[in-house]
Amino acid sequence: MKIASYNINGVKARLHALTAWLEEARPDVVVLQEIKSLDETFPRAPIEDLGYNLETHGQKGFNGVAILSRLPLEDVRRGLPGDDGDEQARWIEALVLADTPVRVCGLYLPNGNPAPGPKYDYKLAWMVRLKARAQALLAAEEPALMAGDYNVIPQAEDAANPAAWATDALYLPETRAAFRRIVHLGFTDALRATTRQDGVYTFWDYQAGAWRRNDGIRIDHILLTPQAADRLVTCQIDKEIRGREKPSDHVPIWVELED
DNA sequence: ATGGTTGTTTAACAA
Repeated sequence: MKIASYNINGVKARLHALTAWLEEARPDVVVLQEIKSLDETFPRAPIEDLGYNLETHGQKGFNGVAILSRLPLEDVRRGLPGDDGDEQARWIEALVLADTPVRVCGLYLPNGNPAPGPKYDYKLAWMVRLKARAQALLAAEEPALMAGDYNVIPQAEDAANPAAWATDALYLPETRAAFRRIVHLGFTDALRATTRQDGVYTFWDYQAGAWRRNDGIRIDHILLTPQAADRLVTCQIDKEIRGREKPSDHVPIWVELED
């Protein structure tokens, strides 16, 4: 089973880029972030016509996540538990009904800039809630993964120019420590487990020629429970997508799991 | 230090 994550940066503006990639890459399951769309204005038909079941968790103007799946979905859950007052659409999960069912969680972790400040406080609080959900996933002892835009640069080798990010919410020591506290519960970072080389990025800013200069960062991650990691075949990044017309500033990352 | 770019939406905000 091929499971991908893609921060699409506006699904309506990116519809052609998305459908072209779906037809080429043919993932079985996709989690999208930053759909920037309400559920009722999400362009469903072009995606359903490609054979995908579609579940959205939208919001007007920004944020918003979705799950696309060629396989049936059940037990769809919207919103990260732990704060009923949180209005931001950043979490969706579902059980994918394959021969061996896999729980797929899609997340859009808060950016947190500027730090320090209330946005950074929200990011760190959200990561505490994410840790709680992650612990529950591990306790279930089932194949599961959490995929998405984590807005976390885990280590210096995950940025072309780490010094430029020194005071950024994506790279502050407290951010990276919070990410490690989740990974070290027992998750496998799929890209790190299958790729030896550094300089593998998933995001290049639109500004200042970042793509042309390969001034990227690795912030889109797929974390696997042990039962999913046992099935991990490969993890890849579709870097070439970033050089196309009207691209998102992120590219897809995907894993292949044994059926 | 600052600016640079894009999407959603029309004046900024978020990234």
